[in-house]
Amino acid sequence: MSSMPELPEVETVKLFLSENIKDLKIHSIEIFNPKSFRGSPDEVEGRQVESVIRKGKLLIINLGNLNLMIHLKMSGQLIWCRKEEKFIGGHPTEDMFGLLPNKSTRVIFEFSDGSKLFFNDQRKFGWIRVISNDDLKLDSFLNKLGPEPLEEIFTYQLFKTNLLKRRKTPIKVALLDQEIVAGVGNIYACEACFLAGTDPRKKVTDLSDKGLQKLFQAVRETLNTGIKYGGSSKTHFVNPEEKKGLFLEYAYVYGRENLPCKKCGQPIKKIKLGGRGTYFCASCQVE
DNA sequence: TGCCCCCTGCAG
DNA sequence: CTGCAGGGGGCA
Repeated sequence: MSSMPELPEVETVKLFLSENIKDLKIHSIEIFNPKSFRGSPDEVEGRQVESVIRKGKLLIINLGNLNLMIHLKMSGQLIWCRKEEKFIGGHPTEDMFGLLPNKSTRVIFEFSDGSKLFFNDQRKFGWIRVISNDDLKLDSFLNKLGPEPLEEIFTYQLFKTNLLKRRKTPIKVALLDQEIVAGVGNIYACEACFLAGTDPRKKVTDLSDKGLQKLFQAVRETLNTGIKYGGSSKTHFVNPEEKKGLFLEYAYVYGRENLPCKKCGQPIKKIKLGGRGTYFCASCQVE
């Protein structure tokens, strides 16, 4: 099982796939859950993978004039496998250790070299969509995405300007807004606030310029650290080789309710902000 | 800007 | 049993 959420996890998958499935030809597609795949499989069968890119939490596999747009939402995973012995036939209703497909397999891509890409998604929130290059340019979800936080376009000025569109929103909730910055989700928003010493409950307009600058750096730092450790595996994220990400072992606050703060020793608190679990240290995060 | 919803499974 | 989980769309 695995799940697939924020920028570092999607980046981890992107890095692996661009290394391993580039130039492979899609031989066939098997769909177990129709809602997980929008578009006609016929259109993409026979096409070759030209490139794999990431935009925020979106993964885009380019097949020439067409693309596979993939959002893994809360529980999606992409597993690539060329070992025949891992495959079993049919669609099992029970997980069999180490074998694919499993109970949560929704779509299987088979490449002409015999390797397979499994789209597993326990909660069925994720989707794969076939989209042409022209439609990709017009896609509203893509066009609404804010700046990529690890690229040059993401400047402090832009960060601040975008944040100020949500003046009265708690800062941690604002960080989750994909129109402000692309790719930050619940784990890394909590971590960024900790690194910057920011109280996640504070409204955007109540932060000082200095505090916002620290947060700007903290967002990039925590995302880079996430990528460095191959993402977070809270319950089940794995990369396409089914290896877990190690980031949460190094996390300061996320998932650490009541455990001592790694900086000051005070117990980490858990509250709810914007409907999402939020972890923070009340004595370190006061700015 | 704040709920409810899409689902499944697991911990308490 | 209830509540909760890396996301985000649609609806007041």
